[in-house]
Amino acid sequence: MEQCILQIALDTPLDFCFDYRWTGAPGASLPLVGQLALVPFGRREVAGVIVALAEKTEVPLDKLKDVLAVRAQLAPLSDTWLALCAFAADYYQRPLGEVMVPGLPKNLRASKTTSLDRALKKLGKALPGHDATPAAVPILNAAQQAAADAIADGVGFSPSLLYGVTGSGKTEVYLQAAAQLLAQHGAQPNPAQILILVPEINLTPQLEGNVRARFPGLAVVTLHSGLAEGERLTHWLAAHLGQARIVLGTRLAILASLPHLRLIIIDEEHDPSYKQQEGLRYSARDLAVWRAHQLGIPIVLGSATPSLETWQHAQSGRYRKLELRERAVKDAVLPTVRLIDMERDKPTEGITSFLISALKLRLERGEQSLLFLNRRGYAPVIACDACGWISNCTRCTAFMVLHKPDRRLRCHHCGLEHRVPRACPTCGNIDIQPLGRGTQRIEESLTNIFPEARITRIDADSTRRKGSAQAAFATVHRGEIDILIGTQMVAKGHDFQNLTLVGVINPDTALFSQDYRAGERLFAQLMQVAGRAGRVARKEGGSPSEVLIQTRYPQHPLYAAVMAHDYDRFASALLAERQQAALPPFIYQALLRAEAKELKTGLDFLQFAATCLAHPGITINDPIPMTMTRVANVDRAQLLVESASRPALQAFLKRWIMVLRATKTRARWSLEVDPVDI
DNA sequence: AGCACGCCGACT
DNA sequence: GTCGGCGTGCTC
Repeated sequence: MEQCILQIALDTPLDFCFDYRWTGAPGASLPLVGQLALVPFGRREVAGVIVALAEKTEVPLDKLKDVLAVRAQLAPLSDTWLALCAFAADYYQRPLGEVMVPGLPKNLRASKTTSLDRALKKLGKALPGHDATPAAVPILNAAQQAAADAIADGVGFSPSLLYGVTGSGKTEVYLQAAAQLLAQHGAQPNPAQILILVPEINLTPQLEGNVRARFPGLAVVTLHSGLAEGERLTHWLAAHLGQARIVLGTRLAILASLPHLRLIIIDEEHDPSYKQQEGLRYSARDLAVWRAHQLGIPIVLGSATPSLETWQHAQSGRYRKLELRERAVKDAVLPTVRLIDMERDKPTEGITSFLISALKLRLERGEQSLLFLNRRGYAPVIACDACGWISNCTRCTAFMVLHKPDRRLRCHHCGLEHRVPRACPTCGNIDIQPLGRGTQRIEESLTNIFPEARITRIDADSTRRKGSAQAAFATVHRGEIDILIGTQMVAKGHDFQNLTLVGVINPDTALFSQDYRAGERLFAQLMQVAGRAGRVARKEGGSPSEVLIQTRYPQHPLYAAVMAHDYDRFASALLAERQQAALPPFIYQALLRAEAKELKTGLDFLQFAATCLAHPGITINDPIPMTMTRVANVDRAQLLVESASRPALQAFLKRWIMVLRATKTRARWSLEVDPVDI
């Protein structure tokens, strides 16, 4: 009888692996590291990854259980994949199993093996190849060609920032670099794989089509949270088996098994959706860079408004900066950006007269307009003039937002909702007023101003149903809409051919935010939404597309930079500020959060955490309640830890978290490394 | 995290 | 008299 001990990583918060006994028939081959195993765990059966084989164990024999099954039909996960997970677990201070297991398709982890066997059989026959009509390969301009060559010719780990405004043809550079690389490494037995990460796959639907059309006959698969379990499994397996040559995915795809990965592309690398905001709070962009380094392969980070982290690396020469200065689309020009001073042109119903005339002009010309407002609902709060009552959420430190079409008040943080009261709940006054404006109210105003215009709104509320966002975008593309109103959902991805006006309703709040990254994000968002208009040049004789920003602070340097389309100067100024203020990317941060029914419970825990360990080279700030203290009846507080040295911070966190795990508290707490929302 | 066991309030 | 609230403890 063959027998051994398997050390298995399981998805549990416990920060160690679990030992199991494996017994095979005489002569049976031993399990391999990287294979999946099904094991009994408490009262449950769970799947884990075999991370080591051992001859003996510290675990008392009466506790040791037998492995139920090893998924021997599946090729083991590679050492490099295991090392990637080990790095992520270590860096983000999470258990190994929590990194490895949840990203594996559910059907792979199931106790029944039917889905797996079926999928393997399907993949064994033929690849999910495709017969897309091959697309013509566009001719690159000089800068594009130089960039594509530089990427594909990169030797070893060669990170590049592909920096170019919307319409400068970044996608074309990705595709040609990919084509060159596939040609170089296309030979059997290990044809190259390429990973392309995008922020949100549903918002870039045309990219998948473009990729397929450009690589006919090659297996292209997607990996994102919207896949059905069956698809998820076949796509993941195709990647794992090396059959998928191009994997197009969202952040979760960075943890996919890609044995022959030769190039990583991160589109819109600055996008906040690359940061996972729950569970394992990883940055897919940072892990991608690590992975490229580990494998010694090129990686491209593309953006018109790079994150300051990436920009800093490009400035210092750690990343090569590949710049696309011209717009690749023929005759394209950047949109003209203008500010509307709301102090001088007082808005009625939230819209200034200047913006109204601009909309009117577009309606007359039969062109489309887009109004951007990052606030959904009708009004962010309703209030009573008589007694001062406001629509606070009873469970959160937040207002209940008025949603007029369904006559309801809704909390956007805990989901609480109820009917709009007829009268003030405290004084009975009938006259309760909505304050401020959201997309619904702007839509209503516009309908009053332009009764004949075809107006539609795209935001999280109007697109609840699956596929309704796609349908709404399609009506805009078909020219059935004159004015589109939307939140940041409309800022990404879509190119509207006949759109010549973008109005930004009220972006000022981000100028004075507590969050030092708010300016950076606003700049990126404005550039991105401006790009919706600037895609196509106005017909001959026409003026270029226009972006009109309503603001009370027309002197603000951020707007000056937006008007000049000058990210360079803006980023340099921000970097200088960050350096001066000792903020990232010049220092490194971690955030300890605590939440409990009572605020004091959390603060006490954080206070203990702040003092429980010596910390040379580490700055521990005071514990503070979060700005939005209460969410869903839970009070939250946080403690920011900083250091000028990443290794020093890492070493401290490692010791710190061990002490914290051993601490008895009623607070629920979590540690986030490199937090983005502070 | 799950999932049990384990003691105290409002209900078929 | 039971269903179920969440406190506490364990998972190879």
